[in-house]
Amino acid sequence: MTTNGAIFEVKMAQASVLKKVIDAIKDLLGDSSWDCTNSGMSLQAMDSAHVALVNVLLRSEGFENYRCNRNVTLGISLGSLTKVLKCAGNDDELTIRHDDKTNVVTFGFTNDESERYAEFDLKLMNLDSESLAIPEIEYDCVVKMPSTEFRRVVQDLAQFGDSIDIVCAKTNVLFEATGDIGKGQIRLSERSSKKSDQDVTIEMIEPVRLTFALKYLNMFTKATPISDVVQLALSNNHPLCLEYPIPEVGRVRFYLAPKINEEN
Amino acid sequence: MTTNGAIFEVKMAQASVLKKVIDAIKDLLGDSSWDCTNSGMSLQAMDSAHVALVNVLLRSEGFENYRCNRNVTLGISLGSLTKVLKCAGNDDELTIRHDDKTNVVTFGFTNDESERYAEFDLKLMNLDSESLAIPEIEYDCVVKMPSTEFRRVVQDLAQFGDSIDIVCAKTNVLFEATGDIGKGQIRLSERSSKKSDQDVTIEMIEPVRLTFALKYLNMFTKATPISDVVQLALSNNHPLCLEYPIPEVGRVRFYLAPKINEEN
DNA sequence: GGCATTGGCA
DNA sequence: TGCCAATGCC
Repeated sequence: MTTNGAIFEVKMAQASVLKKVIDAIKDLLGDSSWDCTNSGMSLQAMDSAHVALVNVLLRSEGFENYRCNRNVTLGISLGSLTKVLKCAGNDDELTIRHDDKTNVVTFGFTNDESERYAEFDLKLMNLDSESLAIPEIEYDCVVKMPSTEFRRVVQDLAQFGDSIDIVCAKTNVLFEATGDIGKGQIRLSERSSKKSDQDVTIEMIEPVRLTFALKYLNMFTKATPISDVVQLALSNNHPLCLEYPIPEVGRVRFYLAPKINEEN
Repeated sequence: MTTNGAIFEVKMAQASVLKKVIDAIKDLLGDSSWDCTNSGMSLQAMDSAHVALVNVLLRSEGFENYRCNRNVTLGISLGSLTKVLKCAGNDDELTIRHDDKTNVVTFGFTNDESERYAEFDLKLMNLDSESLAIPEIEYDCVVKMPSTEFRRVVQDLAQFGDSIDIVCAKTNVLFEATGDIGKGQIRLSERSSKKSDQDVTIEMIEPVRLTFALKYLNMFTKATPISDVVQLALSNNHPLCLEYPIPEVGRVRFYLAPKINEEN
């Protein structure tokens, strides 16, 4: 448990935050390559089928303590990390530590009263880091809505087909799926209330109409527990960017290229 | 979403009512043929094994709005309808619409604040409509009891055998099942209290003793959520008529022919 | 806040 | 297929 020589040592107040993040991405990615710098930890990778892209950012300010003496990349199996995180109590504090003289990363869990300390060393993996620069474009439509409601839309329409059409206009967004048994349409209109996490807001520059594979959107909604709200950023002929803010800490983003509609 | 040309358009205040009805019958029937007239929607069909008969009536007065310009029969897959109804919120209003220039029926769900509108088109099926006239006979015994209590009787006795004997006398009714492990008997007597939905009442003209397959009764009790009370109408050598009233709206009836007891 | 039901996981 | 967790309803 010595910390001497550790070039990376951070403490997260709630292990459950990382738990939710890993739950959200482990079905898409087998392994993870975390870039650790002074400003935070981030991950970016294509899913195993090279269709979707996952981007996670955990800002250093979101941690209780954050120290990173030298930039380092930690290659971690998400399967192993999931096992480790299962050993954390929900309110446990989480310490992540790495000493570059070793090839392990250490996860430590402490509960509030520090009566229990659990520590797990995971072997690091050497992963090909595909550095994928994603241009931050201005999207034609940006929709914010409750994350559970988005999951609901995706799950409901998955009953009707493999693809979902998203048609966004100034004040409402239409989700549509067609299949053998019939057609399903769900229309949401802008709304606001006292509980702002229940709002639906739309910022539109240009209307969009895009088609996506429901299978992937469904996997993305595994991130629902991370945040009450989700943001869909859409542009014609561009990948969707689905963002779940990690409160106080950062975000998880999923990118998915639209299907090219045969009838277009 | 135009309603022009719709020859059938009705609005039900609670989608959950139809949900419960469909849940109650979908295990017995694969498809459903709904006769829609000015006075309501009704369905009548044998189960796939041609042993039991299901009859549903939804009276027009039970709807918020009801318009049926011309009698029409809607052939609907209950599997598909179940999928559609999964997409309804519990308190959603339900609109059912059909235009006879199309071969679809449209189910629309609106929540209270109408910020979300979901609409599903189901393809209609061409079903052989077996019109089965059921004579309304006067039954020898009519038993009313709490629906949950009837379900309990059926489930409890199903532990002991495949068949249930129902023996009804003037003031009490006996349910009995015999099997390898032994015999189970449950006797209910007439009773009444302030909460009349907890009453057991018996109207007897003639005592009856009948045997039924528990497997079917068990399936019928899927209708328990529809109503607090259930009515058993029994006559010697006649099918049982099990009726779950749909409050304010109509009823679901199940008919089941008695087993002929070998020892009789 | 507790209970029941449902969906996910083993 | 059975158990457990999470969610939605009362």
